[in-house]
Amino acid sequence: MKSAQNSKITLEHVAEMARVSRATASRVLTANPRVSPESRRAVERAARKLGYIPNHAARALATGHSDAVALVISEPTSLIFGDPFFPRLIRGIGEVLAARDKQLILLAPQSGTDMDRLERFVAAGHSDGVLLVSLHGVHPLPGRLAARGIPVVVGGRPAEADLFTYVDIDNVGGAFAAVTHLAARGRRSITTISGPQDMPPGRDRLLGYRSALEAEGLPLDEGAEESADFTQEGGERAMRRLLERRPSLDAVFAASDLMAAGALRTLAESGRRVPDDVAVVGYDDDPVAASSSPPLTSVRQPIEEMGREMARLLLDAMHAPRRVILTTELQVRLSSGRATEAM
Amino acid sequence: MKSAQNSKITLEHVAEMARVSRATASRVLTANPRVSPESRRAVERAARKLGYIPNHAARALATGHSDAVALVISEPTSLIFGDPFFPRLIRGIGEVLAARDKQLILLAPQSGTDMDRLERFVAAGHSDGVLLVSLHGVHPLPGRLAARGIPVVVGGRPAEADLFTYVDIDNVGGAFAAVTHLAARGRRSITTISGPQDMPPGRDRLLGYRSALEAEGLPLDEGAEESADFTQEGGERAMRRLLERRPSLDAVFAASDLMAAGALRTLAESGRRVPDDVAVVGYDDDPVAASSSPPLTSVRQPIEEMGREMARLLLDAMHAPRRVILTTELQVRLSSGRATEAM
DNA sequence: ATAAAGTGTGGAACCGCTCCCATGAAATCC
DNA sequence: GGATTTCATGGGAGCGGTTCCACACTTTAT
Repeated sequence: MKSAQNSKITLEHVAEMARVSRATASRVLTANPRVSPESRRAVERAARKLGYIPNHAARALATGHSDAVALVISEPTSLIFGDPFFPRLIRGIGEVLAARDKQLILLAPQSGTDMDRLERFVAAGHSDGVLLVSLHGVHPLPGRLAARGIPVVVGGRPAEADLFTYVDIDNVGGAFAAVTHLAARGRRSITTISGPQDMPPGRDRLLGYRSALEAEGLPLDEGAEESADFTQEGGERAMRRLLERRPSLDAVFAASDLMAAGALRTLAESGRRVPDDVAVVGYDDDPVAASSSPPLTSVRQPIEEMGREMARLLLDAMHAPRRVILTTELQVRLSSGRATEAM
Repeated sequence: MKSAQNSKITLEHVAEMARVSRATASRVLTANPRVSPESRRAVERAARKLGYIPNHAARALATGHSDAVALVISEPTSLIFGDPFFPRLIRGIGEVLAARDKQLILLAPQSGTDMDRLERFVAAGHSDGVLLVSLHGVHPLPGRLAARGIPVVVGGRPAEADLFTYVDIDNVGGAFAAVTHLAARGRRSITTISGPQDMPPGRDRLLGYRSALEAEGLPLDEGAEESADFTQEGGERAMRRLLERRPSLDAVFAASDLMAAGALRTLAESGRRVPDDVAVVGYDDDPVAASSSPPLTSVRQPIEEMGREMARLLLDAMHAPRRVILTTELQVRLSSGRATEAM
């Protein structure tokens, strides 16, 4: 019944056509140097002519590896597809992997069942290594994979940092730069809308805020700190509370652009002008940052680079746990002050 | 050097522990009925005890199939991750596939090179079938895959419709319902912002608009039609042109919510009240629809169901080309008229 | 009772590839 | 010039499953 169309061209056929043994043909296709130029050419011609494509399963079985890498995003699909973080990350990872001829497999476990399925998937040999992002809290997965001897690289500092190889972006430094920028523009009452304090990025950005104030000789003030959940609504509410407590504030550093956007709304409602009365700096350099009004000064994270670095790390995953910390870049726009203002 | 950790547990080990042959052990694990209850239990126990996980490559090599299905989205990653269409589609596909224990592999070819890579990937046996969405124009891929004997199901009617198995959503019907709804609310000068006319959905929604007018006995009027590119800005401009040509219009049907949102902006600028002066209906039931002001009446597409149907179709892909057309549903909100108005 | 059909099982071939090892020819050495 | 090394090559043994086939043993029909 089945269309015997181009019924499977195997290495055997190629070898036959090239008048060499299967072993020699295999050497040519695996770039083994011990082949005479004639044989090489003959095999290459035959392979091209027949449209030969090596059978993945057979190769994987013989070599013991699949030449594929899994990217595991443990986040609800709806979130994955809303956040510009992931396309950037994937682009970075994809670049490096493509150059090394590895296949990227995207996995988004949604449930505990999916997690188990995932472990079997990897253990069954589908992928040679795993890239893990947006882990929440202490997660069993990286440990279990590691126990099976499967290389894992985590994106973003995990809770048990010293156990795993990971790549992180310098959240403290990013926040520090943002707040220093505000201080340099002459702001003296700099408040912050921090992220959730049970997430490393949330904590680190608050730390960066504080140490920048200290470095600038500005007083630390608990009343100038308000935390929210990275959403716009959360930002609006937090800004309202800050205005109540510190009506004379002249700057806000928000730990995400969404929260910054919320802050902008609240500020507008309360009649404050941005940046004349209050300067605002966000975080992430989300597309919303450039299109908000006024355009938002923001901390840009090297997410593509993080992807690249994760992929690189995984590829030479035989090494002992390593870590890489990347630095951010401040995107200055109108929201933090007039362009003519002194730097 | 390599950690010989739990050095690969094979079927051989399981068989040994269960005191049966490898053949019998295999029968148990492939749900072959010709096994005695005792053997079955013994094998199951041994497998569990050893934490046995079948090697994928070996199984694929022996059976000739991989139990995986590729979803190919030929769209820039940035677009994929912006559009709520894809998570919904993936959810639908995932449901059906998970129930049948198939693995979903996401592929997003970005270039011609990627396309070639993709073909090799599938031909190499990584996946048993391909789901294809957002094809633009006449695309060589489905044909080439089909020529290799690989089952393909296309999402959205392809240009060469009768060659492939596909699932589509009834764009004509959706537009028809939207326009009928407007007419039922007493609107008489119903204009439309149509999508690009080189895309089937763009064309079909315009057709639906026209046939609804006809059905309602309203005159067709070329001046009441303006096409745009599915974006908000395009919608704004198109609305402006419509207002110039037909200042007395009392309704607009936009072929996407983004364009409808643009139309709302232009209408507000021109001082028209929605829905009192002009009723508006969009398409897609995008999240922006519910949060725009006023909330947008829109055509909701059964995207999850489309995913499910695509997966089902692929799974029994031995059949002759088939097609399935799904119907839409009108989401009535404020933009198309007061709730108290007569239906 | 004897033949026929049905059951559970193990041996072994096979899927398509890689790679170790033995072999013979050519190149290098003393 | 003979011994040794180098090199390309083919044979063949796996990799870890599935499945055909033959076999011994029951069960059922005649």
